[in-house]
Order: sequence, then structure tokens, then C-alpha cells
Amino acid sequence: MDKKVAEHVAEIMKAVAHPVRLQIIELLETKEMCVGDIVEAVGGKQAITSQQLNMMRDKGVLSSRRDGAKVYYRIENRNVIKLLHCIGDHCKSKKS
Amino acid sequence: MDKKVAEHVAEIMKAVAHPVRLQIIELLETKEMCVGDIVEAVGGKQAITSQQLNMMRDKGVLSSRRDGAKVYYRIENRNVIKLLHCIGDHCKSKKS
DNA sequence: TTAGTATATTATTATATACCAATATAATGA
DNA sequence: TCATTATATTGGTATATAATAATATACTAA
Repeated sequence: MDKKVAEHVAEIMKAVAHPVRLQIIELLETKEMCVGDIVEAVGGKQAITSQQLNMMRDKGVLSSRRDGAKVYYRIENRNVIKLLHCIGDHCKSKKS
Repeated sequence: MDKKVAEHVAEIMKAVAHPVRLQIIELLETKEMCVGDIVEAVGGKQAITSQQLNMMRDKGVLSSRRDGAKVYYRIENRNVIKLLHCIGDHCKSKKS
């Protein structure tokens, strides 16, 4: 793997390598959601969640659209779903 | 995804989410290697590489065995290979 | 036992990340 | 316009990670 590619892959992985951000990815797997609903679903704080969403958008993991007062986020790089599943399955099989 | 599982997945992802550590995973994909050869292959420094190897072993990503003066590392959690490929393929397809 | 090679650990510093409270901006409806 | 709701940004602090040099340990062979 080329050095540039390795840096890019590492960046994407770091962007999702956080318990709450993984939860957000999972929530958005099949649908887009507005910030408020995401905040509520993960039980987080508005500011922190907004920062996490922004960060993932900056890294190309998510994208967003504004609809009136609300901003809807969705997954832009669907490979992160695969990321989540291949380790998630491992956890299930190991009961850990 | 359960909170405990999310934390575990995040921990594993963080363990590999580093350009050099991704390189190491790739090197070890098909064979075990001793520390010295890994250091040389990644063009890193001995101490840093040793720390990275130790860290990944602590997280269950790698395992090691000593053979005389040398210590050989290999991949213990083969799911990290999948991790690497699903994002790596994305990069190739995007030429980024 | 001594020298040399292989690997690991420690202490330190620099940098990045996570979280927080407070405030700012954007849009809506009265 | 004003008040309200929705989201984003800012500045600060705590904590984690990364990298470094120096040193320690483990093993081998002479």
C-alpha cells in the first residue's frame, strides 16, 4: 500500500474509531437523520454531536443537506459500513 | 450495536488507524516477521516500531513468539485485514 | 564472562483528541 | 421585528497519542 493511501485510510479509520461515532454510522446506515434526532438517539450533547458530525463530514465519511432549519446527515463513504461490520461480527463471534 | 461492543470495535480500529501500523498489518498479512525485519521494511526506528507492535499485541491485533534473540509478530485478529482492504479498495477506486 | 545483536521500556516533550460551557448563526413562525 | 428552534462555532481544559533519546533487558556466540 502506497504511503499516501495508508495516510488516507488511517484518517478515515480514525474518523470513525470512536464509540459514539460508530453508533452514528450505524444509525445512518439505512437512512439520513437530522442532528436533533441523532443527538437524541445517541444520548449525547448537541455541541459534541455537532462537532462529531462535522468532523466526519470533513473527512468525507458523511455528507449533509440543509432542509429549512434542520440539517440532515447521511453516509457518503459507504465503505465505513463495511468497516463497522467486519469488526462487529468478530465481536459477536468472540462474545466480547 | 451494544455500547460495550462499540467501545471494543473503536479500540481495535484506533489500534490500526495509523499509516505505519497499517503498513505493518499489510506486511504481516501472509507471514510472520521479526521486529528487525519489520523495522527495516517500514523504514522506521527500532523503539517506535517496538512500541507500535507491543501496542497492537496488547489490543489483540497481533501476537508474538520469541525464537532465540528474535521476536516474531503475526496477525492474531484477522479481521483487521478485512478492515484494511475495504477502505483500501475504496481509495483505489477513487484514485485518492 | 564478555561483547555484540535483538528487542523492550522509560521519561520527556510535542501534538492531537475529547469534552465542555458559552455563544453565535440560521431558519421559522407569530 | 421578535421569540423560538435547530445547528454550528469558539475558547478552554483534560486526556490521549506520537515521537524521541536514552537506557534496560534478553539472548547468542566467542
